[in-house]
Amino acid sequence: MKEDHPPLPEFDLYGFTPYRLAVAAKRTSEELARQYRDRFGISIPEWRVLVHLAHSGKVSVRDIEARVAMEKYEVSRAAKRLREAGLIERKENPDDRRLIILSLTPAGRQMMSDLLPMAQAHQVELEKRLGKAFRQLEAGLEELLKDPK
Amino acid sequence: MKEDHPPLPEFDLYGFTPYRLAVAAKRTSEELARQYRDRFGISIPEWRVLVHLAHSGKVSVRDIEARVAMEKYEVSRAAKRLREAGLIERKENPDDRRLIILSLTPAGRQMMSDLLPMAQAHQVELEKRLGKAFRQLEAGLEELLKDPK
DNA sequence: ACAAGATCATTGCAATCGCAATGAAAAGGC
DNA sequence: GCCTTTTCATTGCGATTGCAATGATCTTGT
Repeated sequence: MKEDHPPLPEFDLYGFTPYRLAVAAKRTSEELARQYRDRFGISIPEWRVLVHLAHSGKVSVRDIEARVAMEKYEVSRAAKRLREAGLIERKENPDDRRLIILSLTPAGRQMMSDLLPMAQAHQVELEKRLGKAFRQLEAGLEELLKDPK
Repeated sequence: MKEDHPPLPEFDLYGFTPYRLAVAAKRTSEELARQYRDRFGISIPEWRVLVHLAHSGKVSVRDIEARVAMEKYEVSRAAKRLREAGLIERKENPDDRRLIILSLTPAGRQMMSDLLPMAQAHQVELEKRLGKAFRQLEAGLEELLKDPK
């Protein structure tokens, strides 16, 4: 009753870089994401939009899509939820009425003034924990993220 | 009409390691994932289950969950789809009837014998493209993934 | 000036996801 | 032995996602 198969090619998932990166990404974002979900009720896509607005002031969906590695429908829906939560507002761009202008409301700014230091602290702690491996990781990521393709 | 706000804390999303890892993970898995989605109709969770089965033979949902960074409901649902596609099969474990035994069917083995070399080639190309940055990346990931927390 | 094409944002719909609850079986306490 | 607790796998349900389609506006070519 023993089954006998031609052997499959060797392949080690734990050494597969896309897998390792996915696990690493999940690990590093998980804890912080849980914090801002529990305390502020926002998701990762929403967080990205907020950070971009905090940094860049008034921008369109298109701007965010281009710079924050999100599809535009993700941005659109995140923005919708944030608008409903009163954290951002949208206006039409009078120069090009296809575009919208998203910006933080005072409530949104207030929230970000709490949230950004939390994120910053998380980053500092991560760097501390990794020690010199952090710089190696960054060097690798730099090269990987360099060219668009 | 100029608005004047207290400045928000400085924070650069593009330098935020969890964000960078998420983008890197997406980039590196995207192309391959599209290939095996288009050609074989399987998703990333399904791929992970298949790889684990190709490597480990007969295992339970619990085994996979523990080793492949998936929640058990993901494994369970991925396994369900794979079963419906005829790629894996499940049996009861007679020693512990809570457990199930998942294994590849001949069709599943056949598919993996095509898929694994594709993944392997992808890995080789990635290493080549990154050059010495690859080893730095790996050193960083190694440290990051080391301890469970 | 106007038609054809491109760009921007949103949305319908089906598939997938995450959480919590369930059911079924085994292990542990006394 | 029996009752409680733990472990394993699945599933109901609401939320989220991805894709493709839509509507609105602008740009381009002639």
